[in-house]
Amino acid sequence: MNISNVSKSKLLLPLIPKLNRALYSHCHRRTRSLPHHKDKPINHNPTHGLVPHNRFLSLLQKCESLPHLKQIQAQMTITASILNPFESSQLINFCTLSKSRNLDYCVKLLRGVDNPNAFSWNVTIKGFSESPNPKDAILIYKEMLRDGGESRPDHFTYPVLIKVCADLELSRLGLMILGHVFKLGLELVSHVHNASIHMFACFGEMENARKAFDESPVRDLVSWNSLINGYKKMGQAEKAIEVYKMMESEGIDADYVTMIALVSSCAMLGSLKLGREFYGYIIDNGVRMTVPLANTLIDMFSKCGDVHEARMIFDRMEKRTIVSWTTMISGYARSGLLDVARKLFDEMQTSSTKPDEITMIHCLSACSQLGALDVGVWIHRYIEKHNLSLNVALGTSLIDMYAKCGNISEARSVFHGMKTRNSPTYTSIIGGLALHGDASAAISYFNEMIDAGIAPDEITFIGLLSACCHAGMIQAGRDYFSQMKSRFNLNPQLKHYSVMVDLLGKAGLLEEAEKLMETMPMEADAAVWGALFFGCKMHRNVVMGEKAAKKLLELDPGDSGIYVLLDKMYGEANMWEDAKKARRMMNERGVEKKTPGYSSIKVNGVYFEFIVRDKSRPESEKIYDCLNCLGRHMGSSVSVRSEVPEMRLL
DNA sequence: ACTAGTAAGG
Repeated sequence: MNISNVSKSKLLLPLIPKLNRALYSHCHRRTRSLPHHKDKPINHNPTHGLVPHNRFLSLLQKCESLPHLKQIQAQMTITASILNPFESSQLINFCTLSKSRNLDYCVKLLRGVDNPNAFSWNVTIKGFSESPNPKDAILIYKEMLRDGGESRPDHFTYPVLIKVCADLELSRLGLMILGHVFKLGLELVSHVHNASIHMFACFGEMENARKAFDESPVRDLVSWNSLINGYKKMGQAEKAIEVYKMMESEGIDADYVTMIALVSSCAMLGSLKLGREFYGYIIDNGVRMTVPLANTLIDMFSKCGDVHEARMIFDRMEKRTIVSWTTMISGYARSGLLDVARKLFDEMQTSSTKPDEITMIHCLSACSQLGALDVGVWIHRYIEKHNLSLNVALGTSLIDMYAKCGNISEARSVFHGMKTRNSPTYTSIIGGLALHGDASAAISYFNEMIDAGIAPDEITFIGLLSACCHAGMIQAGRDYFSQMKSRFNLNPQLKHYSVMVDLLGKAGLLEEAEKLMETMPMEADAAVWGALFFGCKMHRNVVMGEKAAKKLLELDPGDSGIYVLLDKMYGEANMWEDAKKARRMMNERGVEKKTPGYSSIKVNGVYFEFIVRDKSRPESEKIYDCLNCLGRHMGSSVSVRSEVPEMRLL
């Protein structure tokens, strides 16, 4: 609701202090004529008045509608009990209760009664904080500061306000409110502290969250949970688990909120072992199995590769929400069990839960990862048939699915059919075009995006730069890379460096690639060194290649790809002894050759590289699919090879 | 009366 509208209608208030008083004196005159009230003034004593005051509280508890509420209000007005800030606060409190919440009327009451107490303000603020526009809570708070009279904000006010700032990521306002906390000397209140930990975590400022935690006078379960969840939210799963160990050593028992954070951290780490440990803890200690906790467990088990365990938890659930269904379905889909996912989806139709947009987004995402175009198309039809709203997020998922499953023209047509497009929408079409080697189209969509005033982000540039990389557009790549910081104020991340090193390395500009790596503000990862190594191998720079390979082996000695590539590099440079040595090293270390995540085929002398998304299917089958696909497009004879490609056209 | 919490996308 809009607060300013309410103040405009203030004249129409059913309740203004003057009116209250007029009604009061009117009733007072009449009641005074009643003999048994003669000598006793009508006041806030519950035993006096037409209706005993404490009856209002029980009436309020039974109240079910606004008209009913107004009747009680009228009674309170007649008996003058409404003039008592405590009595009126009960009325206001009722208006904010979730079941019968009417915030418009709540504000009318708040502004209409005499001297609303801090409780009245607090419950109104709380009510707005849970409304569709939580920011209105801040407006009420400002009004409280201005018109609150003797009612000052207290330790119940601030946790709610801080949470609003946290959830809306209003960092400046949040700091301002913390300033107020200090001014009023409420900084030692544990709820305020806990809310601050949560707030800093939401801003991504974990150092400050940690500071708030360390400085907290009391560390209760909520403090620990806020910190652990903060690290988890920032993707620092190890750190979350580390903090839990500390919590454990201080003798504090985890509850289901703690477990949600920890189990979800395991999902992020892909650690089935750790996930099972926490599941065991939950069972052994009788941690309350709430629906969100069960959902988190289903997600963890299916992401860590144990869909059967996930399904067992799903089956045991007494109550399932849309999240449970969606998590289970996408769990199957992600595991490549598309038929089971589809079956569960059909079963879901018979339950009371209906798939929503987010369900479809999940299913599409699974299709993108698996390259399952047919299922993706089926989902597209389903969306159209059931009139699900094709919002930006869903449209973007469709674009992504079509692009990653190889139908870029359909991706483009979905893009053009969308009413509103945001940054991810442009990012996915640009990334899709990059994947299909259409650099000029990718660049023209990028220009369109800038013209439309939509800000690109780091991921947009990954698409843009990789488009340049695939097309060998060296200068354009350099320009966009430097524009990231200078024009768009985006800091290049590891991934951007690895694309640039890939671009420069493939062009044989190995010194430039090495120089770029020296300017990196972070430690180069395996992708960056791998890109350099690949360039070195391609351009027969054995010295630099050895250096890169050494680094790569330090990072992951079990990566068979490095030995294979070393073997090839030496072989192509006619250094047969060294090639043999590389192979021997691999055998000695017991490194097993893994199925590569890519396949390549040679068409009329040109190598095409495929990123293989479905790792559960045999290599031969995937290559066969690729061949069919290419054959349809090109009608040419193809030859297959399963090794590192020389060129990257697709 | 206030504070912590589940599914996704580039």
